[in-house]
Amino acid sequence: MIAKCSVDYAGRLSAHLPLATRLLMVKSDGSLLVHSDGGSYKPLNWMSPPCSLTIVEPDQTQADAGVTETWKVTHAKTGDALIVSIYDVLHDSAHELGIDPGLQKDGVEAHLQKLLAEQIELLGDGHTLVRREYMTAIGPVDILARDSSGASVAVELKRRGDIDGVEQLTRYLELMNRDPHLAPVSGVFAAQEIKPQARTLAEDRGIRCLVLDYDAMRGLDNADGRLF
Amino acid sequence: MIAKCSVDYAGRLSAHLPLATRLLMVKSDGSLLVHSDGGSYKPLNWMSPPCSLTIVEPDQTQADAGVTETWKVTHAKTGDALIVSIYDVLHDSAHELGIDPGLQKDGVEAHLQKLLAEQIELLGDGHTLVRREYMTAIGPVDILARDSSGASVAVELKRRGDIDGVEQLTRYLELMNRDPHLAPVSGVFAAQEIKPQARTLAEDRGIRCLVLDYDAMRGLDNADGRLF
DNA sequence: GACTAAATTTCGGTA
DNA sequence: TACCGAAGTTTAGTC
Repeated sequence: MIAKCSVDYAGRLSAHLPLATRLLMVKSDGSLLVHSDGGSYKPLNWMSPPCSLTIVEPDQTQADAGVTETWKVTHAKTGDALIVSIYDVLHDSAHELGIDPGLQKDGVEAHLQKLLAEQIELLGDGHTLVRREYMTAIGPVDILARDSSGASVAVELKRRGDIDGVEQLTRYLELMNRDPHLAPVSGVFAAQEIKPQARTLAEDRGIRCLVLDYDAMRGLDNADGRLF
Repeated sequence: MIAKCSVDYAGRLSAHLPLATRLLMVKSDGSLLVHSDGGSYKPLNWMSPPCSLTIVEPDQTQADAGVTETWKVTHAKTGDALIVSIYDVLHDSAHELGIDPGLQKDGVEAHLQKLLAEQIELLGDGHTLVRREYMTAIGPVDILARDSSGASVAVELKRRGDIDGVEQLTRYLELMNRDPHLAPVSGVFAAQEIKPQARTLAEDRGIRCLVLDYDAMRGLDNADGRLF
């Protein structure tokens, strides 16, 4: 709905929106968004679910001021209240959208893996890629490579390098080092950020740590242009 | 606009929205919001200004898949790109809203002042309110009160108690202590949080510091019910 | 203008 | 389910 309205909010703070033309969006869960024609994605004012909307007739004072209807949106738990005084409706339409399949964020780890595979020399001079998602009996190793001497290198990739990532790589390394075709296999724990505990554990087990500069890798790859 | 669409984003991360019916909102600054019929105020996907939207004809592959038009929204500075493939338009309308007067957050300081005026005994036993916004030649003192002995107490209220708040109160106190009807006037610096530097300066000048518990004061006042 | 800290944050993960 | 931390965070205030 597009309408001339003023809005009052009382909850964690008090706020007021003077009379102006705005977009009002009522979602199927009863939540309400009040948007202006600019700014970022954040609404000027809103009420999050769970909440309920009731339409009340304006009293005489409001009616004299030009209010045609009033929406009262109250939060089910906190008692926060949003009151929309509607003066003029410029547009009104309703649609059933159905549930949304949701957002798929391929983004970070998958993208890091792709970038590192393309820039495998980040592991060290003379390194070559064997393959991504190298399958083992207990799961896929993110990247398998060879160093300049031809020895196998297993890489575990994480956005944030934590202890369990080191444990995971350790399990892979144990298994792979039992395979005569692969052994000896060394390990590299690569992440945008490596926690001190994880680094200590990794180095104690002879696993090399590699901090990746995602922005620099993206810059080299010029990933932005991929959609065009 | 309400439309069946799929959306791809490439920027700081990559993300994909499968085909579904959603609400597309284009603001006057060219920014785009993709909303589902639920969740919070955050869109499923979006592009923040400054950005520009161009409509391109779908290529043959896309057209065969049912795409009627494609929107390409690119961020002016970062190069982030959002691509909306539109399959079916269920609703389309456009409106000029004009600039918005913006949100007034009366909330915190004004609300604190009201609450403290109502709960003036927080200043100490036997305190009574003289008035809020007590005018002086150099501006209004937030709260003027009297202590149990009848002496004047000037209160400066801040959300975050910083040094300039102490300076402000000091100026008021100097002026008021020259007025024989008021003198002697003592000072109270009240805030939700008082910075150590500000506390040191205030106490050095004989100004008492008072940390206010906003939530507790609201609870006593039951402010939520005020709109009803 | 750059930087810092809060937000009616929201959102995802893990314990 | 509650708590903790990141976010394509956004936004307001300060240096």
